[in-house]
Amino acid sequence: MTNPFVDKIRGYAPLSRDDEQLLDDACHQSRSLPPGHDLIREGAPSAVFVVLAGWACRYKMLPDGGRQIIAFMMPGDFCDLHAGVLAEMDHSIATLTKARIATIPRARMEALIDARPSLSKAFWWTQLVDEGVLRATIVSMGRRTTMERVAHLLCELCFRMRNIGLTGDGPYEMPFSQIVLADAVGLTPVHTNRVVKKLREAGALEMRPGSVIVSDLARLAKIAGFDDNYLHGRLNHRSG
Amino acid sequence: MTNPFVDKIRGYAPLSRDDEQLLDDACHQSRSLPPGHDLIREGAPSAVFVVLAGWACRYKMLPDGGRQIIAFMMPGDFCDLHAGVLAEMDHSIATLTKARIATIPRARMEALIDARPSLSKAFWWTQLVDEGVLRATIVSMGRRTTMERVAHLLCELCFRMRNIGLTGDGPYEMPFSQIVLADAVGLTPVHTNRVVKKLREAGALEMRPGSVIVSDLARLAKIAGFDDNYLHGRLNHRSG
DNA sequence: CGATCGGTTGAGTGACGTCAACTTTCGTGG
DNA sequence: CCACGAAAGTTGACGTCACTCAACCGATCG
Repeated sequence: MTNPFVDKIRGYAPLSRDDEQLLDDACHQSRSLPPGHDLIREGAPSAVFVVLAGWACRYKMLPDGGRQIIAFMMPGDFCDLHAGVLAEMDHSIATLTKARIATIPRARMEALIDARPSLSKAFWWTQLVDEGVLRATIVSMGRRTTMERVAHLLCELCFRMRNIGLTGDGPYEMPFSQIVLADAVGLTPVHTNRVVKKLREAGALEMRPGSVIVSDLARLAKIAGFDDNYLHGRLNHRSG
Repeated sequence: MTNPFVDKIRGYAPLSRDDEQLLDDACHQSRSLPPGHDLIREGAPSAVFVVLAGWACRYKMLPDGGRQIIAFMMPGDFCDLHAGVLAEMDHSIATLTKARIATIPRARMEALIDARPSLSKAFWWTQLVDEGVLRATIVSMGRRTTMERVAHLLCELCFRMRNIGLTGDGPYEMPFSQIVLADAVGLTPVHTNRVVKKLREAGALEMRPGSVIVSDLARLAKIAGFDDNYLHGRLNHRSG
């Protein structure tokens, strides 16, 4: 019964048996959802969503119908310590694949934070890491070529997958379409396709309808100029 | 002797006299710095920087010499709860104008957080707001036209200036060059200049060498499609 | 008074978006 | 088992937007 949420938090702070139990219990109310399901303004009016299995993303729709994906979420990631704290939600969250999502009522989360300083700090740190990811995204969008940009995003996702043990060192399969990829890198699907084609010809990727497969991460990282330090993969206090 | 840092934190949590005193004391060690001065890896090996006066920014240099500005900082903003926490700094921080910067040793910050839950929460919340700003930046870079993008950034800065009482409703003068602006929106200085020209012709801006002046914020906001909700301007518990 | 830095403008190029057609895959129902 | 339709992917032609290169202007500062 391994809970990816607990695993993630354990990566940021030594947890007592009690702490782990509390975290795991908090996830007991979970649902299985289809791809493309919107989470926000759902269930309890202000709750924290935790991805237990599958993929999700934060995104924003624009008046002209365009969509920008702001961040990807994979098992262990949690959606929001905000919703409750800050009045309005300026973006949405949706599943990208079939996913299992836990909903933790805001009050329960508050209680956890107040009762357990170690958890509170761990949450805080995950937040800092997320912020680092957002900063890296901004750099990519502002100053990298489209090829570097796509490669950089895929690299990041590969490293994150590996960090949480979703995959080994083997090929990394990401279960989303080129359209999703396009929405994330800020390009049109057509042009994204052309970039992906070049990456494939460079031997870094393979494709299957509905998923991207990174077959040669080292090559991809070289193309992207990728440096994983900002992900702070695993901090040093992994307690045994 | 009003301290913008204290003012900002007070915006996020009711502070006792004691709290305010603690915060203010923490800023007592401050320096005046010239424009373009790099802060990171400076002073104490891991410290928190607080902007007391002037402007600063986070930025990242790329191998090809390009620079991406990731975030602007104005009085009251603080630079880093990270530096110490997460091992490596993946970007830099620099002054944009002559600025007064306080340096709070990491240990002292830790002590404050541990001793005062109310401060801890307030810090956390400022972090959430900062994250919202980063998300908005990503949306701009990915899906807005260059004109909207420049306008959106300037709008954001105007609102933030007003929120902290840096200016009234009057014209908003931002003391940086078009080059800085270009580094922030991810365009070349030349093209930024052309965009700025159009905004000027639209009657939203004026320019002076070394600064941008927003003379008609409403017009600019309309061009940008700007909605300030993500800034969470002032939360509701401003204690008297 | 010259040097430097920011700003301004023009001409030419390349990258990315748009539009449109066509293919492949997959799921569904006859 | 096959037929169909929907959704993803692929490719080409073409237009526009943003970059590059280059020249020049205007302030400010030593």
